Amino acid sequence: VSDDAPWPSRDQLATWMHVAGVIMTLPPAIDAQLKRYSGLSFYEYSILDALSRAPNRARQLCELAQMAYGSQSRLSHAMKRMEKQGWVMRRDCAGHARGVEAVLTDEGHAKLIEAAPGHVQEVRRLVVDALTPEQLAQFGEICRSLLAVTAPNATHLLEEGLSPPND
Amino acid sequence: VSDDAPWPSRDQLATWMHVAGVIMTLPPAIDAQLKRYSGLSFYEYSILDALSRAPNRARQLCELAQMAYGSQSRLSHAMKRMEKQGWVMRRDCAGHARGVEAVLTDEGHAKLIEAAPGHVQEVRRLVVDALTPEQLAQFGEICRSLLAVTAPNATHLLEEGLSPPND
DNA sequence: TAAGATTGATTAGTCAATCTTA
DNA sequence: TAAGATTGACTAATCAATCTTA
Repeated sequence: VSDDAPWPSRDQLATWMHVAGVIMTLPPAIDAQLKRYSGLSFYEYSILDALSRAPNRARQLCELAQMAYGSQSRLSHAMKRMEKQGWVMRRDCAGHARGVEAVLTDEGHAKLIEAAPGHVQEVRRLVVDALTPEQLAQFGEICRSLLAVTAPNATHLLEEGLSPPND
Repeated sequence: VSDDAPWPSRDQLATWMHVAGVIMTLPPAIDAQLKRYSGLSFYEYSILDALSRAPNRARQLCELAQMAYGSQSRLSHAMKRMEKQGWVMRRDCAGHARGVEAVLTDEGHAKLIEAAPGHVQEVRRLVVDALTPEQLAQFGEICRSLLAVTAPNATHLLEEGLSPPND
């Protein structure tokens, strides 16, 4: 342990233990609800959701991969599975380039509509209702700061992902 | 969408998008550093760390599984791998019961000592330094509240896990 | 009968290598 | 040459079933 890398204080350690607990347990909890009632992983749900908010329900893969916070390889594997389910399609990117677009099908949209209420309810139960309104607002700001470090490229795509879904 | 399950407001949605981003990116970032420099997953690191803080560097498996926030099955698979590396041993639980204890070996302890500085530095970079001291304190409290919902059984074990390591 | 632990099968994610096209 | 995308091999996690012993 050198001087330029001070060991964490007991308070910092306690904080990190709690943070670690949350990042170890919250994703599995979210996944479990989706898997159980809709047969979707949270990652797959995120794909469907991101597409439903996109113009024409289509996005280029490399962009979609960033919005879902995963690698291109991961997206490619997931697309294969989801295409087999009939939830998405792939087609050459309209305008230009060597790109490929993912498109949400009607079946995919129906799947999302079916899964959304239960998922939203679970997020409310696990996060929104577990915190005071003030804490919830703080949590949003904290995560915004963390994302600037862990996913700097995705930041500007996030507000785009907040568009209302195209019903 | 029924009345008893109101749709999230735009603010709540934005908050959740940021939270989701963090839980999708922070664990892989932590894992990547450990994997790259020490060949450990964060889960395996947590096992070694929990054992190093235990009396006699030993803990019963079912207890250890909770402290590492994973299922018994997951721990059992991990123990097999880590035993093969010589980092841990299994032995029948001393006092009573049909339990099995995990014990940290000297090699496992050395592995932990080797991995710790880089891991701690990464946690500081990704979390501690990314937030103001006030935010960090808020984050700890927020995660404490969330854990009460996502891992109610682990709460009382957490303070035990804060014991200083037995060097 | 149930807690504690293990096992094997299935599935998903990562990593490195490859392919295609501007 | 590099961005965008895909592939296959390897590794790890989940889930259900099983085993053991109080």
